[in-house]
Amino acid sequence: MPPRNHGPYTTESVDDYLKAILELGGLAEERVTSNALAQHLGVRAASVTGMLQKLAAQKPPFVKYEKHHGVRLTAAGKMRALEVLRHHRLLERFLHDFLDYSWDEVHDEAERLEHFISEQLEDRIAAKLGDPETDPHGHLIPERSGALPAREEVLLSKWACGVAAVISSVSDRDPAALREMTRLGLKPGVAITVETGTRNASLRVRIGERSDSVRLSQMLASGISVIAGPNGRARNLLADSHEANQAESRLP
Amino acid sequence: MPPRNHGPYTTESVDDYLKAILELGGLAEERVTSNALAQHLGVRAASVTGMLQKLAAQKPPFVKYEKHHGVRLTAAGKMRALEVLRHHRLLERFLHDFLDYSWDEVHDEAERLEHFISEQLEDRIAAKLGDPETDPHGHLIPERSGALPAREEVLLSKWACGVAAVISSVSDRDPAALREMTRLGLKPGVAITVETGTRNASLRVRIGERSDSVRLSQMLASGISVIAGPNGRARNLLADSHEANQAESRLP
DNA sequence: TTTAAGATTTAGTCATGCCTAAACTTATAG
DNA sequence: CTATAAGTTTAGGCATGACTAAATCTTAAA
Repeated sequence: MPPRNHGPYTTESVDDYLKAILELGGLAEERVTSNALAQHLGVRAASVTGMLQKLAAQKPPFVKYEKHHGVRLTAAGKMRALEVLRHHRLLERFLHDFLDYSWDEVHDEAERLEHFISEQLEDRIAAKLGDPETDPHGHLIPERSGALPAREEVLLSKWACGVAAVISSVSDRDPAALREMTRLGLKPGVAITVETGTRNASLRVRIGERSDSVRLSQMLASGISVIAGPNGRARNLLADSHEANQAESRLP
Repeated sequence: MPPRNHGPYTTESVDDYLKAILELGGLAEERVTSNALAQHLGVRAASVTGMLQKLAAQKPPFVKYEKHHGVRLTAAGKMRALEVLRHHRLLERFLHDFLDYSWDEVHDEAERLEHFISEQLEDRIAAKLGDPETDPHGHLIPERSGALPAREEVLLSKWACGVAAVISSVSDRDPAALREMTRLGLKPGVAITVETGTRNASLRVRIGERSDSVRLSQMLASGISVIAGPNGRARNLLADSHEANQAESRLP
């Protein structure tokens, strides 16, 4: 009987690294540093270096790695990362729509399962859901081909005062924040306008049909991404294109 | 940041070992030898010994282990094994009923996922299914409490000729065999009578409403468990209670 | 331009879970 | 009641993926 652990890397670790590189580097495939990855993954920088070298040594390589200058996903690596991201978001939508999970509960379960569902199960889930475009937090689900449309999202905390906006997605990382958003009626599709706000304190915003306005902590506002509002082609004034890219890059 | 791999055993390996011990030792908790486990798990006997020692050293221990005399599950080990078995069978039923998996496809997917679903997901799936009692192959699903009713199953290959029987469950291990059974109309709940048969060759059986009889290979017959038929309290003549226990023990 | 701070990589260690080979039990046949 | 076969355990390795500590490279400030 041959050894089992001489094969290629098949662990969830690889998935986690690729996903992290995608999340930090964005679709633009910017270079990502070891330190950033270490922080994101909750691992020491030395561990990251080791793994990056292994990922670069794969055939085909998953990343292009230059010492001291970070990594960038190769086509293969990007494809794999997008597959895992598709799994994650499909699972979130499935857990939410079919198994009565609330949107603050789906992330952890999906995070675990995303590594282990087969392509067949992925397809069946997608079919059952009618090939959904977004997860419950509003994030776009990559297609099977790996296609993932770009969207000019901007963090609410960087959106100009007085300009109509619509919530496009919210971060799925903080369950307590998600519950708070539920309480306030903040979810993808809801119109929102910032009335006053500073970068360091809280914002005063008008939500949906509401006639009164509400205080929103900076933290909560940083978990909300918006796009130009329903009243025509309003353009965001504060965010330059770099910031917009940053926001788009912050994949959940 | 503390090391992550100094904690208790949390791998799927442990689950696999416990499940294997339950499957081989049956509910009666007979002792299981290292060799049997090695064969069942597809690993070397030496590897089994190592793991058994670790399982016995856990606190609380999952197994009671005496060298050269095999292992037996402790209460804790049995509970854990039944949990995993519940996951497996619930997942099979779920994949089959909700995601259009055929009964020959469910095993592999469930085998992988059973280790990673949370208690919450287990509960939601069970609720969605209406707390089913069996998986698609007819095997009983343990309750959350760990309760698993005993059932006096006998392999069809050991059932007496001429005595009416009903298929109670079929092995889920061989997809090709399952497809063949589908073709023949063999599934849990179907009445079946052995007309002639030897232990080494094929059986001739009458299936359900059918007026003609069908040849059944010994291999196929060994994957089918039956209980006393619908026409009253027929008692199996060939199988002694030991063999009956063996059949019951052969958990999938 | 030099240098110190910060980021990054190397080197060496550890736990897990598998392997092979060899030693050692237990059981069964002569 | 041995002796040999079968089953089991020990001993020594290896791959993976984490860790720490120390060395090295980059960058930005003096």
